[in-house]
Parts: sequence; structure tokens; C-alpha cells
Amino acid sequence: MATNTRERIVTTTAELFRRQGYNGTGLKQIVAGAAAPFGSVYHFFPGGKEQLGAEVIHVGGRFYQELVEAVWDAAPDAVSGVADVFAGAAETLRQTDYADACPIATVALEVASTNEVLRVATAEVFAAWIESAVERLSAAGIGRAKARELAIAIIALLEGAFVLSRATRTTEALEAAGATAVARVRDAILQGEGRAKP
Amino acid sequence: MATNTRERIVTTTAELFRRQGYNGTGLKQIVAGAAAPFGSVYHFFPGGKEQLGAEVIHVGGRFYQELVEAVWDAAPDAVSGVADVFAGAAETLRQTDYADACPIATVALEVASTNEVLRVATAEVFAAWIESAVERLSAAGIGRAKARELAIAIIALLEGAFVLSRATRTTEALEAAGATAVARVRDAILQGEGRAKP
DNA sequence: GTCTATAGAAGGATAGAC
DNA sequence: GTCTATCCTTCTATAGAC
Repeated sequence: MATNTRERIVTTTAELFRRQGYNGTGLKQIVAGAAAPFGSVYHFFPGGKEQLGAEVIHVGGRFYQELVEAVWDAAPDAVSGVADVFAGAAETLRQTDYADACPIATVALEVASTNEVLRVATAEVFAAWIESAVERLSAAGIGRAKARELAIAIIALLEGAFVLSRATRTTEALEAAGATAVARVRDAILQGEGRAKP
Repeated sequence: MATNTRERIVTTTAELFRRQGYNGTGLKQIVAGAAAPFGSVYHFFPGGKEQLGAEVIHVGGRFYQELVEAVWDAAPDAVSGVADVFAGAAETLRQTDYADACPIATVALEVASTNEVLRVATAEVFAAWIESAVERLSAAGIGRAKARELAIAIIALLEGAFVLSRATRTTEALEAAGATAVARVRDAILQGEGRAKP
């Protein structure tokens, strides 16, 4: 999988960030997990922990986006696509002992007011996620402005549900959030077709 | 305001946790901000940083709950109550340079997989918030099961919008999340009255 | 019970051998 | 360019003077 040293460092860091956050993860722990010599970090990332962090945010964000897109696009329509995304996230959370949720949310909150470089990196990832969701909702017949509002709400529901689910160690929040997201998407599509809700 | 040393330590820690998280905040920074001697931390909190953290989570969680309840209860009905909560959160975020959002979300994500004592503390806070919202939604005529699903969704929307808003330094996410929360509460109340949506 | 000094471990970062 | 040894700072925690 991770064949070279640089790759191993990035994937190991991504996994540690997801579970412990940025400040909770040390460079020594990273090189130990990646089975890499300490100096390799500064060889591949002269900017140190911050540069490594920025790359991990971008790579991790893109990877997760592609994962969600694959689940969404495999569904027959947008409503079941959204439902599948939340159901898949709940299943992953259960299987990983409530560890693997959003790869960048923990870091995003940690650095939002303390590190501008990393804050911008997380903002770029979220912007890409929003654009991805807007495209899919637009393709489902929802107007551009409404699609953007919905896309943001869906991502907020997912992120917030991750916070609640990881804290309480139940998937109830992901299920409640998923039901809400599905209902809103369904309503928006029906309204776009000029039909009222039953 | 904070008249004694112990109180100053707790309020200072709460503020630092909100902006930097648990791992990003050192005890030395806490005593410096609280103008307290270092030894006072271990005098009042023999369990060290963990015990202090648990108390800050509980106190901060209760404080924020009372703040939100005050805003919600000042509104004429549940729909505008929810709208006011999101609008107020957005205003606070703008006024504090996107620093003061949820007092425990950052810590909750940091400790969810690394510190069971603090994880339980955050879970207890979220449980209290959910119960508070369920009461208010039930009082608005929404059935208990639906009220719980909605309460969780509203809190998830708020938490997720905080993540997005702090990262992007805009309040667009809070507005989109607020609109979604309001729409869902309105629908639930109308359905409870046996009326369809227009 | 207020406060200082310091221990002992872990943090990020650097220099330089090979 | 792979790897080791080490520097300096910061961290949590403790001991003990006052």
C-alpha cells in the first residue's frame, strides 16, 4: 500500500490526526508509526509539522470526498444517495470503535483560531466538499442557490453528527441527522417539480 | 466577576479550551491567564489537568445550555426560537473573530478516542442539551420520538455549522443550517396539527 | 493554603555522519 | 537521501519553603 517513506508518513499522520487531532499527535509518534527515521520528516517536509499537516489535510480531504462521492453516485437518485452516505458513515463508525469519522474536523477546530496556514487548508477542503455536493443536488433538479444551502446543511449535519456520535458512542445522531438531510433533499426536489408535500 | 482563584482558573481554562482545545492548552498558559500560582491548579484539582478538564466541560456545557435556553425561551414560539439561536450564534461568532463557538466541541473530538473520563464528560453535556431541546419541542406539540430526532438534528446542525463557519470565517454555514433547522421544526409542528405543507 | 523551584518526560527542530 | 544523536523548549507533575 504505502510503498515509500514519504507516503507512509502522510498516511500514518492522517490516521493519527483523525483520532487524536493535530496537537495530540507528536512527530516522534508519527515516525514510529510509519517506521521511518526521524530526519525523513524534515527531509520531505522542510516546513516541519505545519507543512506536513497542510498536506495531510488536503490529501485526507480529497480522499474522503472521493469516498463519499463513490457512495452517493452508486445510488439511483439523490435522496437515496444522501441516505447511503449517512448510513455508510454510521457503519464505519461502528466498525472502527467510533474512531474513524471526518478526517479533518478535529484539526479544523483546533487550528481555526491558532494557525492560519492550516485553517486555510481546512477551509479549502470544505469548499471543495460543498462544490461537490452542489453539483450533485443541482443535477437532481434543485436550483443553484437552494442547492448550495442544502449542500452546506448536509455537510453540517454530517460533521455535527460525528461530534455527537463519537462523544456518545452511539450512531443515533448519524441516523437522526441522516433522516433530516434526506427529508430536506426530498422536499427540495418535490418543490422543484412544483409538487407539494403530502 | 471571577472573584476567587479557583473560579478564575476554571473560567480561564474554559476560554482557552474553546479556542485552542485541550491538547493545545498548557497548564502554564492557564495559570498565566488566571493570574494564579502554578501550585493552585494541583491544590484545587488534585487530579491535575484531567480533573480540571472534566469540570470545565461540565461547567462550560451547563453555561452554554442556559444561554441557548434563554434565547429560545425569549421567542414567541419554537420556530422563531430555533431561528434566534442560530442567528445569535452567528452574531457571536462575528463579534469574537470566529473564536467563540461551542465550548466543548473541540475538546469532544480531541478526547473521544483518547481519554475516557473526558469523553464521558462531553457525552453527559450533549445528553443534557438533547433533553433540553426535546422538552421544548415536545411543548410545541411535537411527539416525543420525533422531538428527539429533531433535537439531535438541530444540535448536529449547530455543531457542524460551527466547524464550517470557524474554518471558512463566514457565517454562511450557520445561516444555511439555521434555515434547515427552522424548516424541519415548522414541518414537524404542522404535521402534528394534521396539516400538510403548502 | 499560597507560591516557587525543579524534576522528569515529551514536544519540535537541527546538525552532521554515512 | 537515509539515519542517529542531540539541542532547546515546553509539558505535566511534585516537593517543599513560607
